[in-house]
Amino acid sequence: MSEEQHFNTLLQFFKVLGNESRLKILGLLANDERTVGELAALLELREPTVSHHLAAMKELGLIDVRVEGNNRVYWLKTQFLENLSRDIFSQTNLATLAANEAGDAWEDKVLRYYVVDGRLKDIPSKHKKRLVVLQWLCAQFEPGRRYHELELNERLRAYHPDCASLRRYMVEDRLMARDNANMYWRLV
Amino acid sequence: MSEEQHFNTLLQFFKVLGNESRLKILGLLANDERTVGELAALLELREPTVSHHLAAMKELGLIDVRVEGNNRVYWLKTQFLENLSRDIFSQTNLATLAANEAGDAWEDKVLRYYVVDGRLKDIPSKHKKRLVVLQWLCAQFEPGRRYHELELNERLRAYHPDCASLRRYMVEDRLMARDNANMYWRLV
DNA sequence: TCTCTATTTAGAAGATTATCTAAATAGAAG
DNA sequence: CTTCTATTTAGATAATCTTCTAAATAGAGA
Repeated sequence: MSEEQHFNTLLQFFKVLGNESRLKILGLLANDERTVGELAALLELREPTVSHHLAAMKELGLIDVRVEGNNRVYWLKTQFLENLSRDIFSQTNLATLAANEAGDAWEDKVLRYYVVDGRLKDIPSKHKKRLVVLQWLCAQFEPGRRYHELELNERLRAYHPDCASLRRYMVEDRLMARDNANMYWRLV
Repeated sequence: MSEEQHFNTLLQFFKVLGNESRLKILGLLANDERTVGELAALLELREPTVSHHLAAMKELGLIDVRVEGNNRVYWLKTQFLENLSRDIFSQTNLATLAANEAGDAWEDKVLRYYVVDGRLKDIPSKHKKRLVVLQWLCAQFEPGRRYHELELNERLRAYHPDCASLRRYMVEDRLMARDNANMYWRLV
């Protein structure tokens, strides 16, 4: 089962059981199989309402139905529950739930916000965000090449007027290094 | 924990996780603790929305929070999940979910429907319901006393015009017995 | 102290859901 | 064949939920 399918199965499962009437139905069917009419009387709901809930539970695979005369007898597929509880709640399976969301999404968002038309709208004051921006900035320079501070400032000014701060931050975060001759180069 | 509390905990649990955003948050926090802002960026939702979801998850006890400067770092209480999955899905626990609903509720409902102003609105054609009504009817007679068919009919007619059917059904279902002298008496 | 940042609270708009009544259906019973 | 019974389908209404914007709060940094 793909991660996305796993996510959706689980989501549907929680949605179906996250309802008072359906959770009661689950409890009733755990005790004994029941017809629609019996469930309606026990829950004090109308038959169409119960029928509607049963359809949702059946679609999920949680229950099944058997026809007896005019009655439809619904029963709990206990195997389904056992499988889910065993399978679902392990840490490793949980961790995959958000796979699509993780990764570079946040960094991308930060960059989209701060980099407008190839220039920095601002220097983020929060370190975590600033680091993202500085890493992007650093990547604009040639790896291995050495830049004199004057040239570096010139180039940084193309991104933001406060080139001195940018330069200092990049050194501070070990993205760039400098020697005694005021030469700078990329470390990452 | 009382049955009702158990039911409500479980219901809340399913409600909280039966939402796409919250289930994704669960997945993200299963990987790593996160601040509200990070979650908002990852999920592409506004901070207040995420904050709202986190509050629901925290109230349930599924996550907890730690303050770091201006940030609030949320993390998953994995213990909570493990306990739930182990505890909740056993057949015996499930069976107690509907305890409040079971019992006499259905019979009561049937009676409320058929008995109006102390008379029978109808004789149920479905055996299961008819039995409920007949048991109630039978209880209107003195236990131990013997009634002649004529007296019995007379009294039954006070409940429904078709006294003959009522009498036959009660014998058929072994609620009453009769002897060769057309005398009837309660069996239950 | 004053400002800035991350978060929460409040309140409103829009979507989804639960439930109902009325009508359709399919099978059972006469 | 007709009627009755249990259930489902359709459609409407009302409640609940999700999300948003705007404003309040509390702590950090300058």
